[in-house]
Amino acid sequence: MSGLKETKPRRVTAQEVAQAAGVSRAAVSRAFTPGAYLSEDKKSRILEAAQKLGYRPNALAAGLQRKGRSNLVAVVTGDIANQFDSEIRAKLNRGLNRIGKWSIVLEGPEDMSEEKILEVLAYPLDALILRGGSVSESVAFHCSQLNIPLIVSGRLMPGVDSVCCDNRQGARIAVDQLVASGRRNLAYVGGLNRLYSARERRQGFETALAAHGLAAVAFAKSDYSYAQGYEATTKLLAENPHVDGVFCSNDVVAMGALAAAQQEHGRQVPEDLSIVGFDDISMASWPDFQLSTIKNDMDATVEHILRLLVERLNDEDKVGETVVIKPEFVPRQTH
Amino acid sequence: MSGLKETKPRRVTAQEVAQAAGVSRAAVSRAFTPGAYLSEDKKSRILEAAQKLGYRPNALAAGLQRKGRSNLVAVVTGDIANQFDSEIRAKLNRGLNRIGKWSIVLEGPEDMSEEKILEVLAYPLDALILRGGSVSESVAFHCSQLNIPLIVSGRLMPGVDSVCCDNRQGARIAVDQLVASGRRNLAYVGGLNRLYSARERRQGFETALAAHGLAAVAFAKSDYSYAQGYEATTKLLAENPHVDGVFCSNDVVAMGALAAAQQEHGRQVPEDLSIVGFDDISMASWPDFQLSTIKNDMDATVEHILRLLVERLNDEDKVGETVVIKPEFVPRQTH
DNA sequence: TCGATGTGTGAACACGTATTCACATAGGGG
DNA sequence: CCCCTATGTGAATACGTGTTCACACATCGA
Repeated sequence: MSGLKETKPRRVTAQEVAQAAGVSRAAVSRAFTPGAYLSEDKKSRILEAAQKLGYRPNALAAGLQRKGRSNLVAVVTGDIANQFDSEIRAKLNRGLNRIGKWSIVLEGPEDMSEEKILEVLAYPLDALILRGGSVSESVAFHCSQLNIPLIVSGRLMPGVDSVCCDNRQGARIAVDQLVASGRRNLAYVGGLNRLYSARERRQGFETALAAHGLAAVAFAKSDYSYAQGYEATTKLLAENPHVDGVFCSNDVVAMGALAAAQQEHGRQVPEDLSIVGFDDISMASWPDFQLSTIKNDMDATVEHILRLLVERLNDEDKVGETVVIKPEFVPRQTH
Repeated sequence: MSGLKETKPRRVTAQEVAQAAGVSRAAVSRAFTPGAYLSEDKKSRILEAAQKLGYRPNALAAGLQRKGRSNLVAVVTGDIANQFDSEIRAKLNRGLNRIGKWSIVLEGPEDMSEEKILEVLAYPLDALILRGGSVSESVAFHCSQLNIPLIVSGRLMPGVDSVCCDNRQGARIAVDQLVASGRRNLAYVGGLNRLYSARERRQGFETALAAHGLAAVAFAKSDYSYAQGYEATTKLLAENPHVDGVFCSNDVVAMGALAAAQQEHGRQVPEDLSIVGFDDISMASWPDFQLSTIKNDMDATVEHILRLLVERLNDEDKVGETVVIKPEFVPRQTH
């Protein structure tokens, strides 16, 4: 009978704090703005009232201001199955937090249609970071239309801030290492063809082989996963028993290849067969694997992404910069 | 000389679309609101103009409305070193996207001071999800003060929506399995004591042993990482050579233990020594490990978290619910 | 004393949207 | 013709904040 329908309890607002402290609403705002004119006693009185009421400035409303920033950054990345993506995303996340940004994480790829990416552009993001290379160019178009800075990593996009490992040189280093120790019958276990990195590494592999006057014995495909690395290598070695060196498109595939070579074919690694991966994820150094690999420097990549982001926020009209990360060989027990 | 200082280009606004289409600003808003009164031709004219100008409703401004939601959910989780946290966070992320929410990811713990968590409460979040159990109760207090729904997983919090595996029963199942196959000299390699799950698993281990009239031979500590699992087990077996079964606080630790047992002590697993992990992360089924473990059902956990979230958003005053996930034994090659 | 400078303060506005309100128009039944 | 309902529509408002504007007041140098 009595009107029980109550309104949803709202968040405490600056107006209420002002009322409680007996000051104007503007004063409350100033109390939370460093460097604003406000007498010391009034400020402490306001902060005390805010504390008591549990007030906290609403970041959404603040982000709506003329020169306000939302401090939100969307990070689009690949699947968890790819340990490298997972590790670098975590590092990037911490870095963003360190500079006062919050990351909205979109990870796919199966559920990550391009449409889903465009949906997140409804938020006035400080930036969109594309990690990994399977998304189309139209995302870049919509970003520029909405004045949302775009930073790409894992591939190069002309005119756009990009940070990317030199995949071809990485492949060349791997081939040089393999050839230098006498391997002549080399095979490649690749990744998904739609991925920029997988394509580049394959091309670098072929080019480097040709420079030595060699040709690849075989190519196998995978999806950058352990399971398919295992399966592909099992088949590869069955059909090409004379292969003495395998270059894998990433570390997880290389781990699958290692297990397949040892367990399915009884091969001795590295005496009998060399295996080289790509990325140098943290698991590569585990005693189980001791994987020789090409280091794809995550810390340097994250560092440069953050630098480009900060510089872009300071200068909207800066010309797009491209950063190439140099890969290097990490010798362990599989070569 | 000529005033070159241009204003920062803004995002296209509904006002500009209205002007371009020759309608009122309200009409533009209605064009993007399903079920609002708007003639068909006017709607299509507006959508066309919006398309041309690259307009997209600003989610921040929309979230500021009286009954609006930000559709932002903060997810606080543990370190990447913990594969389980990493995998379940990814699944949770996809689930949230599926129901139209965006996740702001905070992952620690080293950089993840409690203060940092409180900072993100500046946003009017639809909910805060705490995954993993190292954060204090004061976060819950601030959430309730700000009317931000809280969902906890990985630990139980009275009166708060919680989803958690029955860690003690999981440990009991592991002990029962080990004892049933004749193991009598059991040891435990634990995790960080500040983690709820690690404490519960240890207590479950002791209780279950006592129920069999046994006592633990030894306890070793780790930080839930592979490296410390390896190191702790190396030392453990050196000091207690008669140990014939090791229960590990999680799978990554168990993998470290497995490598240590085989490589440092030449033990045959499982003939000579049984090893049981906890969580059943995806790597546990890799041929390298074939780890026998206790399944900590991620899909069920995520499912329940999402359900609790939806129900909470529909009914602010619903009483806090607790969901306990049943663990089960997954036999593989290490026991 | 006067003007200039520096400090403190509240009123007002802008940000971009969804929604309410008031009003128009049209159509149908009496 | 009039009343009533259904359907469109624009003006106005609320959302919560940071910041500008105008003004008051005190201090200081001349």
